[in-house]
Amino acid sequence: MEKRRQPRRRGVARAMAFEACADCRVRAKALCACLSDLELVQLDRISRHKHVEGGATLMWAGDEGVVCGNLIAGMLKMTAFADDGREQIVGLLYPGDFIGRPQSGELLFSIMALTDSDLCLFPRAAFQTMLDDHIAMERLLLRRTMLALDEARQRMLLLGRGTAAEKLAGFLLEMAARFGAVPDAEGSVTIDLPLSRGQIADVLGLTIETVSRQMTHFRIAGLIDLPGGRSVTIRDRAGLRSRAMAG
Amino acid sequence: MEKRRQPRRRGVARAMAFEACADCRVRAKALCACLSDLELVQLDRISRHKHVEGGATLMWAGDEGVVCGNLIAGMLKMTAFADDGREQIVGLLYPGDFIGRPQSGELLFSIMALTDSDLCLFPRAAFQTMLDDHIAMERLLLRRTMLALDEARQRMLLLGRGTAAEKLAGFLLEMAARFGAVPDAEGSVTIDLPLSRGQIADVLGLTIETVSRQMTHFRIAGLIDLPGGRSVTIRDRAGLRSRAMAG
DNA sequence: GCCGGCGCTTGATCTCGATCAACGACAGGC
DNA sequence: GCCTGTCGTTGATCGAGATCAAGCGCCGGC
Repeated sequence: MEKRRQPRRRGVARAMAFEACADCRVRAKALCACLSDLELVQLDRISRHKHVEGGATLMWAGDEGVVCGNLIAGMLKMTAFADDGREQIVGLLYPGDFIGRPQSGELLFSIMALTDSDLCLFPRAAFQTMLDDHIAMERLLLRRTMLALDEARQRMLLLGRGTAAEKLAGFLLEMAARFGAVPDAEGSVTIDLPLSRGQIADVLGLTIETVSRQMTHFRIAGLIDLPGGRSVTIRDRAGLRSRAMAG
Repeated sequence: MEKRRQPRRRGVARAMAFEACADCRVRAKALCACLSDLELVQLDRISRHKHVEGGATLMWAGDEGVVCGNLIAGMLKMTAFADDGREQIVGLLYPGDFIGRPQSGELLFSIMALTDSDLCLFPRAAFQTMLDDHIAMERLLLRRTMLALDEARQRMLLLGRGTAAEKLAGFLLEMAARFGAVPDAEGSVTIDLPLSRGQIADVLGLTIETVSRQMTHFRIAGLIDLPGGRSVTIRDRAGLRSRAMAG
């Protein structure tokens, strides 16, 4: 019903590419969850949809962050770089997650699409105004930021003190939880990882080779199967859990 | 000269135990910075001062977080534990920093005093109400939480990808920046670390021995002096910086 | 079909930091 | 004074994971 209000960069076809806010796929998960349908219209007015292909970089560390927004579909990574090229993925973003700093400034981390992704972006200043007018949304953003902080700190324990096996086991369980398909007859779950081995290594603070070897170890131990490509079948979730770090 | 003003927990003396909010030592740095003198009175009404000795634990991971507040003086650490006892310090808290989660729930990290510390605590629910009524304070809290998140992520790069030397050099520079006394005639700065070698190791994801050895290396390289105790004199800040990770 | 490139795996070796162990410096108790 | 415990330093050795190197499977281009 709000179709005509859809942001459009060119052509009518694009108007069909995304649902209106009211039937947005992440309506219930994103920040917007706390807005009434009426308020949504207001938000809609300043929003702009964007599609990025897997591999494309959305924002570069060092740039001025002029937009923020919600991830609607797909998966993004946030990466910190050392000046000699070493990198560490400091966060993974899933549909419904909020992106950017409404309040300020220079970006510290680059954001890149792991898979084809759809975003709903707002000019920073306009969104800040929106937050000012909708305390509930600001409150929700605060709560989420605190959750993200807790998560980051939990990951510091893993990065600082975890073994390679613990890191990978934890990662696989997280992926399984995120993409949890229904288990098959034997209780196995197959997931198609959106990350390459190198990217997994960058999440876990390991090297490609170590990730690959640990995968093999888990396979030989009967915990997982590696049917090919980036697929992983989790055959023994309890076994994996016992190898993950219990924080 | 302020000896008599030492904290006490009940009775009339308590009113005298700490300065009034208006001349609080962290008045300009803490969350309260955004409140008017009038609003401060309101906040004062729900606040409770507390003194903790160095080494004491303020909150345990797993507990219900029933208070939050500001650190007035001293230094605290936040620690994440693995169930087998491994630990990782996930954050250091300085005067003016905010402690706790106004919104919710079970604490994920333990908070322990590194030095004798003074706090200004609020019952969680009352503080939440206060936030509701003072949007500016909530906004400031949001901004700070985001800064803390950026900091945590930056530290993930160091933990995941940094060498022992990079970790320690970065740590010493951070300490120097925090406790930056005026340089002496030769441009050296001496700081008295509030952390033991073991605690430094827990911040950096290293062992005591590695921290100690790196200290010795830096000393032999002429970057620092170790006059004894927990003192460190930084003789060559540029040299240290060149060994720290440039993010 | 063949070729070239990329991502993944596997093997061999190396190295940094962990681990194990001993010892010295210092503080508190008595 | 002596004993004991804690903290920090240093040395010897070990080992997990990094690094170096080779090869395989797969896909797209032509």
